[in-house]
Amino acid sequence: MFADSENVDGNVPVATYKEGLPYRRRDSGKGNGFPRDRKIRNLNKKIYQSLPLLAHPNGMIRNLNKKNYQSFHQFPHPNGMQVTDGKHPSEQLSAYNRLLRAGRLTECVELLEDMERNSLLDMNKVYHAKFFEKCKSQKAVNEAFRYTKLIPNPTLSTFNMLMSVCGSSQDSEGAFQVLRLVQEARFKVDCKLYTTLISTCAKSGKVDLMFEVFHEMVNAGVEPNVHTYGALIDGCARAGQVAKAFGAYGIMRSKNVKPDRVVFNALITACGQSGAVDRAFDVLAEMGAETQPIDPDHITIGALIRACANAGQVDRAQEVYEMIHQYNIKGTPEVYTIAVNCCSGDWGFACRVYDDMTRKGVVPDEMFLSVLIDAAGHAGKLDAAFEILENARDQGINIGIVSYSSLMGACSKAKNWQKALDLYEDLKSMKMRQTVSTVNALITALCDGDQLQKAMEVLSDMKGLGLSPNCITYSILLVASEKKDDLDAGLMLLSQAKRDRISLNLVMCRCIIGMCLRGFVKACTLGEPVVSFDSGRPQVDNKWTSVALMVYRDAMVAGVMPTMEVLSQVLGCLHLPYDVSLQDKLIENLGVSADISRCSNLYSLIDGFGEYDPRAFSVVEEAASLGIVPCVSLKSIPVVVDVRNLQIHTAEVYLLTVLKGLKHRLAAGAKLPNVTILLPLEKTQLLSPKGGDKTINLAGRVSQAVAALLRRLGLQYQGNESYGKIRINGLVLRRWFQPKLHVSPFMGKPGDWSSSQSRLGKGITHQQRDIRTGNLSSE
DNA sequence: TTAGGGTTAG
Repeated sequence: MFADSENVDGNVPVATYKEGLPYRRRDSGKGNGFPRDRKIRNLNKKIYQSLPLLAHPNGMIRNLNKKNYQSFHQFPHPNGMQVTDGKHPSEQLSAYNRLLRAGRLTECVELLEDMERNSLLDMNKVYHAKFFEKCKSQKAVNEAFRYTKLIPNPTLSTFNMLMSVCGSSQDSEGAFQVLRLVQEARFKVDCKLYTTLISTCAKSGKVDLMFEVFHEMVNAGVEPNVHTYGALIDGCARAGQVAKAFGAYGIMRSKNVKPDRVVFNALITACGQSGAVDRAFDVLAEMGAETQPIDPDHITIGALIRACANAGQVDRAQEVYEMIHQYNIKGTPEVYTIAVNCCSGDWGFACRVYDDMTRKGVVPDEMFLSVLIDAAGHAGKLDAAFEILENARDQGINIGIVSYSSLMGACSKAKNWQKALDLYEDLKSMKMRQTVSTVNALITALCDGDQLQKAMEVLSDMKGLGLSPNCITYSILLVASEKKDDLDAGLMLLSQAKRDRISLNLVMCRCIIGMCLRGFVKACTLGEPVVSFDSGRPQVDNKWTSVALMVYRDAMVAGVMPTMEVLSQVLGCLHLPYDVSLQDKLIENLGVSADISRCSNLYSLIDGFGEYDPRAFSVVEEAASLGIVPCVSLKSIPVVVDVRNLQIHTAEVYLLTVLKGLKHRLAAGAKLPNVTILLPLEKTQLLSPKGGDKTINLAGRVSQAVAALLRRLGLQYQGNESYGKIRINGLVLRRWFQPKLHVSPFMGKPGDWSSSQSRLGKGITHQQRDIRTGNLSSE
């Protein structure tokens, strides 16, 4: 029963107030890490805004500088033990206040609890609101509950503040826990408490629960006010439920509660979120049409800009931004951040926004700088990006990893790996705690700059920086290794990723399988042995095929849906090489002696028809069951095999799978239908000598491959592949499946089928085990 | 000693 051990204030795990469920800080989430992510930025903002003095649990100082280091040592030990030892309560309370100012909430609570154990605590001497305020800014629900427990006679306002902490932390469970505590203490739940509860549900995305609370409130005879409706509409807005938002607004109007700017702003946000830009402007008009007109504020402007930008109306967003001047709004960094971010393709506009802000004396915060640097990066203005940061630093603005991460992203976008590497070294020497996304941006820059070796060095550096590479790190590196066709590097990355418990994604899977296919094709071309007969049956057996199949399997297990491209590549790795001696060996392996010169179509007897490893069928059948390739009905007349949207290997195996199915139907005594194969066509324009263009159809690569396959198999077809459709006659097919064998006298009489049939029969039994009924053939 | 609103890429 411990709270998140990596709390923002970097403290030791603590027991929770609530029994059973541990409270977790909501802002320490995991992100995808490329090039930055919201959660990390939020976390960083919290860290830099509220906690200038950070100590890591292991005693390392996170935000390293001398001043911080000194102040760290002014504080008592995190375990709080030596604080109480023989010290006067007033001294302990001033220690408490110092800790509170530093935002070290867990230690604050521990100190108070320690005093309580020693019967030295008088909670009347502690200012409650300040503690709850800090809890709100740090989303420290757990500490807030523990603190409340120390108050001997909590009032309704105490619970209101506690509830408010839950609200800011989006902890609806905690909020309902507070409600229970209030009821247990026999207080009457007031409007403020209900409103905060509604707001908590709103922030946690629980719209239905929110309305339940609202109705309960009304039923309990508590009158909702403008704050309550504000929270309600906000909840609808966050959930993108415009209709409900206006519904709540309607109730509010019908109860004669006068809407204020907060309510209108929430309505505009709701419209913007669901793409209803015009309606957002209607709300703006409504604000001005009130008996006492309400001017827009910076939040209105921000919401309107976002509404426009969400709908792709960048020009309109820029017009809205100008309203800042019209209404003489000074604004806060947030609204300027929205403006730059929503129009980040327009570097000139971003610069104007930055100027306006500077002129109005609004100090940019880290988030704004980060977005501005992004915009510079998008515009390819790498020097400008560095300048922005230098200027900010000169102005004494606290710059953290969020902005530096954007700068790294800008280096990466500008494909300037040297600058990226310099920045990385600078960050290391500044002892700036880097994030995975920063390093991912560096690795991207290095890979783009064809510096795979350096990128791999950075990867091995990461662990030393206390960073765990994520799936994006490995994806970037694998893409680079594929670009260089460096399978060894790829396999090394793959095994390292496995060790790091990074599950395969499509990018990683595609890169490895792509390299495997290239390696396999090359080996086939060079005549290297890639097939073994060890199991008695021909099997494509080599390292490339094994790795490709393994990665394909692993990806499926990890829940990755393979694409047609990946499927085709895997099948490519199961393709038997065109090699006369191999073909002879395949026939020989059948164990029938036949006059090959008279009978060229023995391929129908071989598993995989001498073209593919039989495992290819299972792969395609599985792909059909997953909907990656369409299913074929073997019962329709004619059987239609549509390979128009398939790649070469897939098209080939797909067709062979149908043939295999029909072979089994024939063995079961069915009459074979005709088979129609639909082939893709490529149109090309011919200049006719008489003038005017003429469009003709050409057989594409897939069509040619399919036709060539049928010719190799000795299976006759009608029609021409350049018409997009060919046909195999059912009778022809039957004869092909039942070749007349000239069997050697040692094996039986000529024309005697028994031995080869029994062999064939065994083969079929074996194959039938692999077949999933209802997959490819929807019988 | 108490309540409602915003900011980040691909």
